[in-house]
Amino acid sequence: MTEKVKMERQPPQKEKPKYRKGLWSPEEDNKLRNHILEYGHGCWSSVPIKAGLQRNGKSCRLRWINYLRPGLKRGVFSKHEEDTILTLHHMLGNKWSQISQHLPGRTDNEIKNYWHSYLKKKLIKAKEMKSDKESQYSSDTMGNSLSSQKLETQDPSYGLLGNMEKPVEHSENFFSQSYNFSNEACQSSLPKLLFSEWLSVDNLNASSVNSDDSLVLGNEFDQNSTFQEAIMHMLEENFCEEYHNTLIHSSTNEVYNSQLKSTNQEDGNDFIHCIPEADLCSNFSLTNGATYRVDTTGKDMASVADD
DNA sequence: AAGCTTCCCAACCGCTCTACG
DNA sequence: GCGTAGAGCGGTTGGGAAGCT
Repeated sequence: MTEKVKMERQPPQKEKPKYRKGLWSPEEDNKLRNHILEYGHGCWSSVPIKAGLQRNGKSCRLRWINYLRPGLKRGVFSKHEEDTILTLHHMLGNKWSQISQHLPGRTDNEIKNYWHSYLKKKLIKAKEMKSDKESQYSSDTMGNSLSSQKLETQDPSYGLLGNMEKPVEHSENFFSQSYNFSNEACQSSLPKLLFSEWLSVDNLNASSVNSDDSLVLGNEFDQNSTFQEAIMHMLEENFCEEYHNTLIHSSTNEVYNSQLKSTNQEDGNDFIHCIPEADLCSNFSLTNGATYRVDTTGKDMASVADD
């Protein structure tokens, strides 16, 4: 009875469009790619309709960002990329989109998958090895002068991650040693993408019609250096030294916040200087295809990509 | 060779945030 | 202020490939 009443009172079901799910076919990829390259994505919910796809907008957006977008790098992660992920993950936690901003050509999804499938296990394994070796060496004679530091240099996996939870008094060179975040690593053979290469076509169009007197970062970087280098320089200069010192006495969050502050206070570095402290991470986005402009007064920074 | 397990990764889901009317 | 839609993010899932018995 109640069933019947319910049935009668129910408003007529709105016909939900049947969206295709699952893996994308090459044909669908082509449709989406061609459409976006020609018209830009605009409103994502309208993309599948215009492109003639039986997918929802969200699915199209994801497919574009994670797979079709120009400038994506595929294949194995380099040692340097791995180190960067470990470093940033230690700082930021599971902020995959923020981490991906520092790895040109890599998507948050890719990094996340890589973390769950490989790095996390490696980390756990390294920790286990570390505790094994520590117990082994603590039971050894105290006369043995083998320090844990030496151990780290002998065992690559230990050196990379083994002292993640090392007591602070043993954290000397934590950063550069634990994560191999050395100059050498910074200047690895990681392919460098120009910032201009990094932009999607529609965003380039958007930035080119920018008529105000704002500074387009993409152009600046194109002329002088790659974004990769800028990031590496920033991390190197500010991070490796100052961060390391701070790290010894602070929690991760404190360290990160203070790092932002110190970075922001850097004089003579307009690139960093113009970024509001609180927004460094969220606004310093380059992987999502956004072109950022900086007001020449240094007061404002806005994305022009999604206009 | 067949069946089972494990691993990897593309894609989905649900949530939050923001913009807009 | 409120509701809604769109965008973005992080967690999770599912299916296929690879490895193992």
